[in-house]
Amino acid sequence: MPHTHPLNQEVTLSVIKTACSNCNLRELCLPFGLSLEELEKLDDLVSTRRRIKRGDHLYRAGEAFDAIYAIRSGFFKTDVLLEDGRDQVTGFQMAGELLGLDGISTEHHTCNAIALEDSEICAIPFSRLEGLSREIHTLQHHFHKVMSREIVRDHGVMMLLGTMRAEERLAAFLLNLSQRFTARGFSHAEFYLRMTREEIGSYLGLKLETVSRAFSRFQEEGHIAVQQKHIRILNVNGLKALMNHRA
Amino acid sequence: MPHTHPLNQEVTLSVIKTACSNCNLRELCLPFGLSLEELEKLDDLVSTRRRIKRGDHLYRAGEAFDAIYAIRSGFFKTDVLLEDGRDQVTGFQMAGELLGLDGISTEHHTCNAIALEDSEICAIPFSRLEGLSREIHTLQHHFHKVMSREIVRDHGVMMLLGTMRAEERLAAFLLNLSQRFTARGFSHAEFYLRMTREEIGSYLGLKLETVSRAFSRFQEEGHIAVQQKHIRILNVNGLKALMNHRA
DNA sequence: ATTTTCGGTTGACATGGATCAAGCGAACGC
DNA sequence: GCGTTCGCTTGATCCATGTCAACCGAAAAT
Repeated sequence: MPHTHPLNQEVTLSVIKTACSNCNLRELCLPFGLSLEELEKLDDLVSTRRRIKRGDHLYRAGEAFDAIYAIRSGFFKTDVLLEDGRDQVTGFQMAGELLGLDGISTEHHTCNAIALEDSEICAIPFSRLEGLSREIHTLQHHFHKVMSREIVRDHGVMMLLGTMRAEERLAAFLLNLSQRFTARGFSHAEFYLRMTREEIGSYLGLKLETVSRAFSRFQEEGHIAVQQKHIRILNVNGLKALMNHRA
Repeated sequence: MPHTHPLNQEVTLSVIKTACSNCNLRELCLPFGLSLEELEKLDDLVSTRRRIKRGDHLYRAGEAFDAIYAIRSGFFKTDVLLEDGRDQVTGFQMAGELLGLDGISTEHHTCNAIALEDSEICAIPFSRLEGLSREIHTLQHHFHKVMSREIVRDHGVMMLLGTMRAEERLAAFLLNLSQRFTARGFSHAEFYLRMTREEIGSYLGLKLETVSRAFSRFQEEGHIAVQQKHIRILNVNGLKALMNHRA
């Protein structure tokens, strides 16, 4: 039962042979630290790449879980929907990051993963990953680190939501994006936001108007230049100072 | 009340031989689903139990990580301290739950774990756990589920902090505690809070005054009876209704 | 037993961010 | 190319929660 997915259109869903061993994200992604020989075993496992168009779901809350996904290119958000209609964005994910870890617990996905731009993902059948990580110690350990890192990241968001004010949250958000873009070889000072003000607000526990106002304020004060989704960071230290503003 | 705790240890840190195989928490804890034979192997690994007195740290942020901890009895909080002095409680943990998963990522603990009452923990050397879980498929899978569950839990807290108002947060908190006490065989309707209003507030992103007022309000409306740390839930459905109050 | 400290409650007031509302430019469908 | 929609900005006002302060009882210290 390698990979049965309910979607039927071959337009949005094309399957391509891919290989971790020549993926330039391998040092950011699951293959980190593996030997060539080990990489080849991982290649067997990560055999399907899929394209997800902007706006499409990679998976939905409630669906059966059988694979985790590595983002090969593109940009995603995950969100959780409450019965009463409220929802919250729980994260934004970019190339090299893993999606779907939340599904291991109940064997069902607990959130929706939606592409914010046309993207490509590698599907990693989870039980085969467990099998391989029983064989390859390095892979096992790295996978544990990735899961743990997700927990630490979540604690950071809790911190942000629990103790920071609007401008601090947004400053932290921008600095975090900047740092992740840098790690992927992009400019640390200039990038396009893939998400709307409303999605940023949802993630940060703020309303879109508040996000917009904070952007404007940052611009007035010369910390950044904003034009719609185009962001230039003019004063990193200014933003950092904003973050640690209060005692 | 079913809950009594041993108050008079003369040593804060004593080491006792223990065994998962006759621990009554085994179905809530790491041993879940293991055969007798497998349990014995786990026993070899989980060889040290430690007492932690109320107020003492199990570990501190920054310390080297080499083990995770299962709570055998007692109650803990974890908190994160920011450079500027702000801190936030990131969780409350009770018997059968694991502490320290955040440390795997960087090999250093990223938060403080503090006992809220005299407690006993089992130390589980992490590299040996990885070793054993390469051998025992069931253990490996269960451990992955536990980590994933932690991620899901954190998403729930993010939801709470990002979208809920004060009374909704507190209602969710009480229902969550009640449910976890129930799972451990205690009353679902009556329990003692181990933490202060300030700690609850920190966890829920509220000030202690707001927590106190919400408790009073719940009492006025007949949902609960509060007297200091003693809580009785009089109307579970009332609390549930409070949680889904807004669209 | 007395004093001190700590945690909790309650009231009065302040404020950051939500809400409501209007308008505008960019992107998109036709 | 034109109209519609969507995302964004900005202003005015409101309100939930924070802040400040007083007080109280329980527990701890002396």
